[in-house]
Amino acid sequence: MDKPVKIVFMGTPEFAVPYLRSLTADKYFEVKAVITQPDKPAGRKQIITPPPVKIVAQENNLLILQPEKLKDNEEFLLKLKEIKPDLLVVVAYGQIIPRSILALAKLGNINVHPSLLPKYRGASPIQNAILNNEKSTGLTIMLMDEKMDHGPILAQQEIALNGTENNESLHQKMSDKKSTDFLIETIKKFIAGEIKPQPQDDDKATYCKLIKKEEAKIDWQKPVEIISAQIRAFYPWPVAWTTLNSKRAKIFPPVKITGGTDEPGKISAQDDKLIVAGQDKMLEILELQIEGKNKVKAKDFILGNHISGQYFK
RNA sequence: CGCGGGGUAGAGCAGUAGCAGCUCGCCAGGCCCAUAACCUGGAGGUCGUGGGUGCGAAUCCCACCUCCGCAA
Repeated sequence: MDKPVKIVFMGTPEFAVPYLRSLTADKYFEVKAVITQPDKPAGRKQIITPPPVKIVAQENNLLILQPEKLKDNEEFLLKLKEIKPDLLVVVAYGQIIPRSILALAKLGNINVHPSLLPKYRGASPIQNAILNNEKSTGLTIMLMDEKMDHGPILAQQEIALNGTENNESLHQKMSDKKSTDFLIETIKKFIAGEIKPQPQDDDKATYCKLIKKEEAKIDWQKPVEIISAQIRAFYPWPVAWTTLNSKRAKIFPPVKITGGTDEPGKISAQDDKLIVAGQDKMLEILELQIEGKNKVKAKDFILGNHISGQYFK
């Protein structure tokens, strides 16, 4: 390659940041523009906050575009055309990308999706792989077409799960050095013509929707494996919760599954340990937070509250 | 002006006008083959900050700082 490959990068959350960093660090590429979601109000005070990708793009003095919408946005489309990108790389952008934009890049449009497609197409592949207690999941690098997570696959990398991962740790794992290297190597091989894109088997496709907060309420009538999966899948957002004396109690990972049974939801403080019964076994909680209070370790919680024999509902 | 709950010993909490407490931890000593067990004693607090009311304020009033739950 005599000239660097001109890339337009689209991405928004923390997950996309390592990918952007690795692309900007590689001389083979030149990131001509970063497209990310507009700054949005966040937190209790609703302070306008830039997305993580924007912050990193600013640090690297990259051109940043934050269109409200992509569809029928002539002004935005013109700017992209001026750039004449060779490649569009999309990592967790957060919006459907219309055909008019997919038509721009000369070499193609590449997407990183954190599941082994065609399984878990859609918005929350990592959470759902954990929720369903999958034995493994992975990363897929694919070419985009106009259907969601539907395009032909360039390469996949499997990641084994052992039942202790939470949403945050898996996100980190899927954007670590190995993962970003995987993207870069795949792009290079693809441009060199060494990869033949493989169409997905649509019959095997499964879909996952955006996580809703209601799904994070714990039902103690369920088996503890399911409750444990919920607690891990919903950390750090929206965080699995239950109630104690009509107050909301967030339950944080990790939790330990232990033997024995009791009435579902019943709490017992055994020494320093906070044990709650599920449908079939017991769950040891290590960290929790009552509304209005800070997060505390189970041991500290037991000391200040005599709760043995009460129920989570 | 979105709604709401907190800030008290190193930790977690109780105390809502009248001597600042509980559990754990910590220090010293005792018991014991021994211990995270048990017994005895001890240290450790400007009760978030500033002002106000009262004979008297952790407690009531006002302002501010700060942490957090909901909502978005």
